Amino acid sequence: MKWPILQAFPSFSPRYLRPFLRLCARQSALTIGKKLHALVLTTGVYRIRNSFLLNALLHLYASCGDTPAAHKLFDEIPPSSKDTADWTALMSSFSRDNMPLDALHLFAQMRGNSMEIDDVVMVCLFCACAWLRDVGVGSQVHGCVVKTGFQGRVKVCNAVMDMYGKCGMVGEMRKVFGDMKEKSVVSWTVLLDGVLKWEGVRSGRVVFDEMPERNEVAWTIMIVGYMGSGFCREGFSLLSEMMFHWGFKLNHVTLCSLLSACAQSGDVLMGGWVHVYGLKMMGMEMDIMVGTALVDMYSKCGRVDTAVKVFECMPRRNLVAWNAMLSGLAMHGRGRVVVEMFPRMIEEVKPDDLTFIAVLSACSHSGLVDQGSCYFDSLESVYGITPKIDHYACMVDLLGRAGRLEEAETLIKQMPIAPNEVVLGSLLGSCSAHGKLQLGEHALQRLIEMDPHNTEYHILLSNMYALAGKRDQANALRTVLKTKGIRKVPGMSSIHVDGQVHQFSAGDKSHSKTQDIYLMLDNMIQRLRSAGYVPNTASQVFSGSDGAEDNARDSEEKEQALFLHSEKLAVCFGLLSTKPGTPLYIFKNLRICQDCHAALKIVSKIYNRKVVVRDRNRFHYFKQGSCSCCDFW
DNA sequence: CTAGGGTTAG
Repeated sequence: MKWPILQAFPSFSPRYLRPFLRLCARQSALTIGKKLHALVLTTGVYRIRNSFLLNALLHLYASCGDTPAAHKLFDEIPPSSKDTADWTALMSSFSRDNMPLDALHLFAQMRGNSMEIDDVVMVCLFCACAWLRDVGVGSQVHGCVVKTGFQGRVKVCNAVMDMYGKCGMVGEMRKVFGDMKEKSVVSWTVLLDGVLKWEGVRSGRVVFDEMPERNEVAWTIMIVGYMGSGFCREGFSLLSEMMFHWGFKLNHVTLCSLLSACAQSGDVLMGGWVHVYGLKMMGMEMDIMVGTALVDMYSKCGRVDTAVKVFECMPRRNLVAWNAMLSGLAMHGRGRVVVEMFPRMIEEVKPDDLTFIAVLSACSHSGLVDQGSCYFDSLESVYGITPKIDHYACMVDLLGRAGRLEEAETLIKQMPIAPNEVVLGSLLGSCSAHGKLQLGEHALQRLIEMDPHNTEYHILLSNMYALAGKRDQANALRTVLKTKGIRKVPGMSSIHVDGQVHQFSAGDKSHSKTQDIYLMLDNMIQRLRSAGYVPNTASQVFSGSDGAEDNARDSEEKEQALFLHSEKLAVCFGLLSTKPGTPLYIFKNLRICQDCHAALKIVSKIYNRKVVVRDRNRFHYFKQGSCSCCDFW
């Protein structure tokens, strides 16, 4: 027994142990709680009956988030010694652990056992429905609330609102809010969150301004809302107001929320500011969660080396932290580093399925085919992880990129799970890159069955036909596309300059500096051409032609369309508005196209700039005429 | 002489 406080225990009787367990539950002190549990089992078994010790342990595990342990204890306690609070504890544990169906099932059992249903149970129930994103069940339950008379309780109504908000039914949410006689800050905050999510940042701001009272949660939600819509400057000024005018401090959760918003919007300026604040407030004692959020933020903002520094400075690292670091390195194409770090990781923590998605995609992005296959083979045998669809997708990607398409196809055939869009889409992409028409056609057929409205696949294949000189088939596909109507996600690129986000779509003329940007663009294309750039029209989606034949005018149109790609506009703006030599960081919602990739390589050389592009899949570092992905993406 | 369970930022 290493614990003096336990040695000093006057007696192991429930009378003394119970309050102690309660304290552990309140403080989430699971480690000490487990020791007490062991103590109960080893020394006091004969005294457990009717002592409420098991109930206290149930609450301990439930409030510490150890759902399996809570469930086990719940089953061990005889039904006659369980009351509503015990049932609720397990229910909320299920809800928080993203097991909403188990929570609903438990509720049904509660009713079957004629347990008393009070307002707290109802709150838990709506929480589970919110997680389920199932309005059907939710509104049914809402009907029950009205009947049973819980509609007067503020907290129950808050939970109902939250459910409607999470399910996207803003109208219902607003109605519940409007009908409430009493409203708390939480009611307003739930409303704010729902409105921001579904009606946008402007309507959200209206709610925020109407709030009679705001706590730090409301402020955080509003700031994150701004950041999520690209209004980084507004977010930052609101953060300063919150802290310097209203005197709010940032806690762990606030820090994590803000950092995740910075990661998403690519705002390293605010991210760095939050980092400094965290260091000042907590020094090196920043907890694992904040440390992990920092690693994630720096990685996603293109500063993977800073992410590594933060990671190495963390006093402790858990699985989540390791996963964040490895997937950060993976998206930067640092496959070798991932492979080097992995052995260190398994000395500290047990890897899970997410770890291997990071490791396999790192191998894929870096062309480490043999390494990747080796990890994949050891997944089940060494680490006891059943490969999921995403792992197969990584492998298909890995083999496909390397041109080993037959092996990729065999793997798909041998999979115990039916291939999904990611798997087949990756196969099609590789077929397109390596000109394997037949296999590509086959993959496309299956993809169309899965998602008839997605036209991206048609475009890939029609480009393949065109490249292979099969004009008839290419034209046939164009016709299909035309009749379906091209419903492509518009490509967007953004760039941060002076703390402000500038967003561009293809051919965008809405920016205040549009004239300068287009002058710069003409100039840039000229300089690119004289440096050997040839527009890659094959990678361009057909613009307007009927497909009769590609005349000169048509191909010129295609070239023009290429020049107007959003990332080119963003680069021009960046070149114009930053000092020579400043690296440019560009964020794109889709994958970067072949032509822009080739163009940016030359840009990095002739303008002597480092250009960093975050696309949907990974990062590209253009420097002195080459890209970190080695044209392997 | 029974505590214990619940809603908003992740």
